[in-house]
Amino acid sequence: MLHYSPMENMQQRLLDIFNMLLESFGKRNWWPGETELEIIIGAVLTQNTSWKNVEKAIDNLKRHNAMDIDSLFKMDRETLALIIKSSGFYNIKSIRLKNIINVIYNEYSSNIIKLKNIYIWDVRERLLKINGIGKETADSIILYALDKPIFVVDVYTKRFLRNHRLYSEENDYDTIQRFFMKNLPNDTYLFNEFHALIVYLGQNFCKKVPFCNKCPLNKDLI
DNA sequence: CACCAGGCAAGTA
DNA sequence: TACTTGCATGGT
Repeated sequence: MLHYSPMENMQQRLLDIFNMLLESFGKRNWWPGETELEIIIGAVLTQNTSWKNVEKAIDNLKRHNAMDIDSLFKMDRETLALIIKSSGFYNIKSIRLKNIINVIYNEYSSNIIKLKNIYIWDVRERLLKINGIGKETADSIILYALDKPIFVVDVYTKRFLRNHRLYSEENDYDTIQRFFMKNLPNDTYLFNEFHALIVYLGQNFCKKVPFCNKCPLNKDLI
């Protein structure tokens, strides 16, 4: 039976862990991507896929001069699918990219800045109505492309909470997101860096076993 | 060879 | 609501 940290200490505890991770690993400079559109496309292509494969697909889009809304809007879905082939699930992902591109083209005049001007929870609601955009993808877009303060929850986040006895990973997505956002300052930079550090921790430590002796947070573990 | 990766939606009970 | 399955390439 796991036991979790007392909630009255949670705010300081999370900040301490964040500072420890930042000091150990340094800034992660997320999201890798030159433009808002590139971040949005990367968020869709990386669904259950390693980032390495996504990078190849993004490079391929650039080689085809297709890294812009109008080109992607006009392109056949089948053509788009072949260009992003290396990212896997390329048929369904070509549909998903088309879906969000169509919304940006038709509702926001191909102008992603207009999305930035919408209230954070309203733009989240709109993104979640798009077939192929779930909570993690929507929140990644909002945080990393639209530069708005929202906490992204993924499988690494849940393992992190479990490994450090902070909160039950059995809670649903929105509940875990609220846990972070209630216990941290509402700061875009903090949410950006924290999520990236949690992913870095998960990808480089504690892969198979929950606790390895190389983990910089070991002194924080029970 | 098996297994996994920065998820999501649709189908089933 | 809770659980299962399809989607698919590329690295280890």
